[in-house]
Formats: sequence, C-alpha cells, structure tokens
Amino acid sequence: MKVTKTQARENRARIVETASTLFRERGYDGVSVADLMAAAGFTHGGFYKHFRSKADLMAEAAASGFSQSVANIAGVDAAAFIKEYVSRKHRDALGNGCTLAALSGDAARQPESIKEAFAAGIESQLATLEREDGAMGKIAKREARAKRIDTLAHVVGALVLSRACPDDSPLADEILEVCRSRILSQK
Amino acid sequence: MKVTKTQARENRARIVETASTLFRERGYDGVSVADLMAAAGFTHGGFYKHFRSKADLMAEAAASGFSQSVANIAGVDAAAFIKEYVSRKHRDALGNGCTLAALSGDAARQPESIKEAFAAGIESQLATLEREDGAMGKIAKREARAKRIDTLAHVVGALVLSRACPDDSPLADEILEVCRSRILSQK
DNA sequence: TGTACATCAGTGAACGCGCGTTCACTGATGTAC
DNA sequence: TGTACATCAGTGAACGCGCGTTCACTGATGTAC
Repeated sequence: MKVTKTQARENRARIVETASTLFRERGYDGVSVADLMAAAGFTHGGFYKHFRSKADLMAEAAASGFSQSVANIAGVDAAAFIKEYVSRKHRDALGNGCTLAALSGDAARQPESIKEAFAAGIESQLATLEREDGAMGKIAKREARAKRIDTLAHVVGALVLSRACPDDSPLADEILEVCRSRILSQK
Repeated sequence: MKVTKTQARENRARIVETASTLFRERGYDGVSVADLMAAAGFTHGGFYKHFRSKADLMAEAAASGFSQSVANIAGVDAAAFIKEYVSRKHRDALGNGCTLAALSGDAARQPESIKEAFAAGIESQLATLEREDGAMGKIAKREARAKRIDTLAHVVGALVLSRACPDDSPLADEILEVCRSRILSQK
C-alpha cells in the first residue's frame, strides 16, 4: 500500500524521532531495527526504503536529538540551564534528555559519521548557550567560548556519573546536588 | 586437561583483566564471550567454569578497572591527576584509561549489580584523591568531599565529550585544553 | 612413598535466538495522455 | 476531466551470521588409602 509523499515524509520523521528516544534510553546496540520500526508503528522491512543502514539512522537520530535540546534551551539563561540539566528530573528522563549525556560514551566507539554528528551537536549546543556576546572583543569572545565548553563538560560529567550509580542511591543524588551548587557558584 | 589450582586462579584473573580492557575499548555489547576468551588465550566453553554469566564478569571487570585506576593515582597530587586525566594520551588510551569515562554511559543501562560496582568505584576513586584531611574538622571534610566529587565529574565530562568528537578533530583537542586549564585554576 | 580414583579447568560442537539486511510482493498514489 | 500505467512506501518471509549459554568429553591434578 503506497502512501502520500507527505505521509511518507512524516513517517520518516517519526522513525527518526522514535529512534532518537530509544537510542538514548537503551544505547545504539540496545535497539534493533525491528524494535524501532515496531515502536514507530511499522514492520521492519520498510526501514531500508528510508535509510541506507542502521548507522545512517544513528547519525540522523543524534542530530534530531541535538536540535530538540537546542529548541528546549533556547532563550534560557545559564543558571536556569544548569539547574535543569543537573537535576533528578533530567537524570531520570533518559529518553527525552540530553543526547550528549546519554550517548557520548557509545559515540566514542562508532564510525566517524556519528562522531561528526556529535561534534556538530556540541557546537550547536555551545552556540545556543551563547546569547549576549555581540559586543564583545576578540579576547572576551574566546574566554566566553572556553567558559561554555567547560560548563558543558561539567554538567555532562555530573549527569553521566549520577546515572552510573544504582537507582535511588544516595551517591547518585549527592553527585547531582554537589555538582549543581558548585557549577552554579562558578558561573 | 585439568590445570593447577594456582594456574586456574591466574587464568581467571587474566580473563577478568582482559575483559576489563576490551570492555573499555569496545563497550559491553561490543565484546562477545568468545572474543574475550580468545583474547585471553582460551576457548569460549570454559568461561562458565569461572563466571555465572557475562553480566557477572562485567561487574568484576569494572571493579578490576577501578582498582587499577586507584593504584595508578595513589600518591599523586590533585594537579598532577588533573593534568594526566584530561590529556590526549588518556583520551586516546581507551583500554587502559579510566573505567568511569569509558563505561559510565553503558553502566547506566545495566543491571543494578553493575551500577553498584560503579558506585563503589566512584567511592574508591574519591578516597584515593583524599590524602591530606586527617586533621580536618567536620565541615572542612564535607567541603573537601564535595570538591573531589565535583572535580571527578568535571574531568570525566571533559574526557567523554572529547572522545565523542571525530579523531584528530580540533574540537576534541579544544575541549581537552580548555577544560584542563580551567579545572586546574579552580582547584 | 606408591597406587587408584574422583575432581574439575579447559575443549569444541551444538542449542535456540535475535540481529542487520534483502527480496518478491501489494496496492494506493502520482503521472502521462 | 477520465483512463492506463509506472512508481515506490510498506509488508512479512527469508538470508547468513554471531550471540550467550549448555553439554559430553578429556586428561592432568589432587586426594584417600
């Protein structure tokens, strides 16, 4: 049963978004093509009408996750970003959370095409955090970029360590709380 | 062909150490029982004479990786630790590097037994960084622990983000350099 | 100390299963006249 | 506008393959006498 061009484009987008969530929840190896297509409401065979391989989808799903994050934090100031990022709510919402925190470890072992998507994701995350430096001089701009890179690494590290601890363990919460307050006081 | 009790114990330890390295390099799903046993110099069938399951070995291999790290950083001061941790050398030495940076993302999706090994690994890492606070008061001790947790999250985040970027990309090095100098100046 | 036997680390074939990918097929959509 | 045909998104069976785990077997080690 063929389907409208528009419908097909929507279906493709739904597959990418579903994949983006499932990959963040279970990792790249934890989601099969059949799993994913079923979650999006299709049978697995049609997958290759949209994507050349699972690896191609992985790169697209990462990009989709990054633009979702960018949309979420657009217009939010640094302190609010840190408070939301380094929170129990974010830690426990793997599938809708930051792709960097959920999948950077996986990305490190993936082909270059996926690492490129991650580098682009990091840059767009940095650009979104960058609001107020239109009038800055060169040195101040460089300093502002360094600060944003440093903060991003810091919040990602806090979330990643907290998630590696057992669910509801005191250490998982301690890491989050300690890092949140310290990162906030450094900005 | 049976083997000496001592020999069997050594063989078991070799399997755990081999696994610890391979898991860090390729992730838990990237290493099969057969791969691992072959790398340790055995056939795969004997695996279950030593371990109840692959998941059991994963927890043991993590613990082994953590005690290797602890041995490496014992007696090193905070500045030297940060310089070595947030370095290109460490980033490019996945298999011999920090288990937290290599596998925390994977651990987040694993059974509680593995997360418990990670929590214990984090605590022993913190304890090793803790050298000079014998004479501290209660408040100073709490503050010192918070500082160590925060630094650990920070260095892990820097390494994880750098590794997610394409090999030899400018961004991968920039993240490392920016974070290294900023973390050092905060301590 | 020497002999007979039980133990058990290690072997390699086999198990069922799920993986990524391919393929012949369907039938509504889109197009050419 | 109406008709005939090509297109191609989606279906579901099938492909070869590698996975974690099990099992009958081997034969040197360790033990009981």
